[in-house]
Amino acid sequence: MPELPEVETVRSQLAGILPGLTVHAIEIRRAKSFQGNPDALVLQSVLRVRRFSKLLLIDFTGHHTAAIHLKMTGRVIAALPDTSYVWDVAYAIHKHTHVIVHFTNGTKVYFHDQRTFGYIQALPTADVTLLHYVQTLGPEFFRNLDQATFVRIVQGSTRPIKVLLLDQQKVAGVGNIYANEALWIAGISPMMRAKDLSRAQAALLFVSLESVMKDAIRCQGASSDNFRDAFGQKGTVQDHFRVYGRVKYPCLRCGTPLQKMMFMGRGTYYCVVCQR
DNA sequence: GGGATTGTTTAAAT
DNA sequence: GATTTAAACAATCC
Repeated sequence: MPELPEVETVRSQLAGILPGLTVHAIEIRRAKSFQGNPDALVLQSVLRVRRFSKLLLIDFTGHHTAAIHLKMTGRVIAALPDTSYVWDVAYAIHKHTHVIVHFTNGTKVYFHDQRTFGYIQALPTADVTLLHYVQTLGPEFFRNLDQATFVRIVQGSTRPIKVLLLDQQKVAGVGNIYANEALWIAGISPMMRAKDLSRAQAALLFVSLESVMKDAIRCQGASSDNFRDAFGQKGTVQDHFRVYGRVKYPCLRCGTPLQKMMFMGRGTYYCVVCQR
């Protein structure tokens, strides 16, 4: 679920509450969900919360960092001290809560992951850029990817445009939801060969991707299924989906019933009329 | 029971 | 080398 906008939502929320807090203990309930040495973070304080594409990074004193990838169903939920949210207790005892970070002031951060593809990794801050995921990341939306570069990348690939968008090594940050949405906005078929897009189409697609992801950040992410923000709340992007999950509903532009197909192993929603 | 699910990596096939 | 496909990670939902 979590694509760039969802991870950014969590990042900005954590950035508002974690800096300055000191780790008291790290409770690991499922060993495979935590990689590296948790002791490297204990008694260390949060310096800042960063993000590389979909990878969340919490930097600590002591030159160590917690790198968190949510993959399909990961959640990072923060429970502030002296509050008794219903979901606080629920997460504390939930069977899919795999790691709990206890801070000295009573704040707790739950790492919850139903499908367990996600992970937290403790590593030296200097080694973050050496991570395979970071090393192979292509230029990233809102960070170091401009329109001209995007157009050049698109025109250099013979693969279907939707496949290219989902390849994090080519362009970083887009996932299946926002690929579907932006292609509809730009009126481009997901199956079209990337290099067959005109310069104008590629430019329009870039603008559409940035627009749809910027809106998504404003709406705190898409919670069509599993995603929750750092305070356990749903985002609202799913209320404004143009195509994702809307199979058989009328296209908002032309009224034609939207179609769904499996394309390169991913659910693909589109309008056969608007997206030639 | 079968098939699908927002991500990524790896291996094998083409 | 580029690309495609499948499988793997595993749980849940419809």
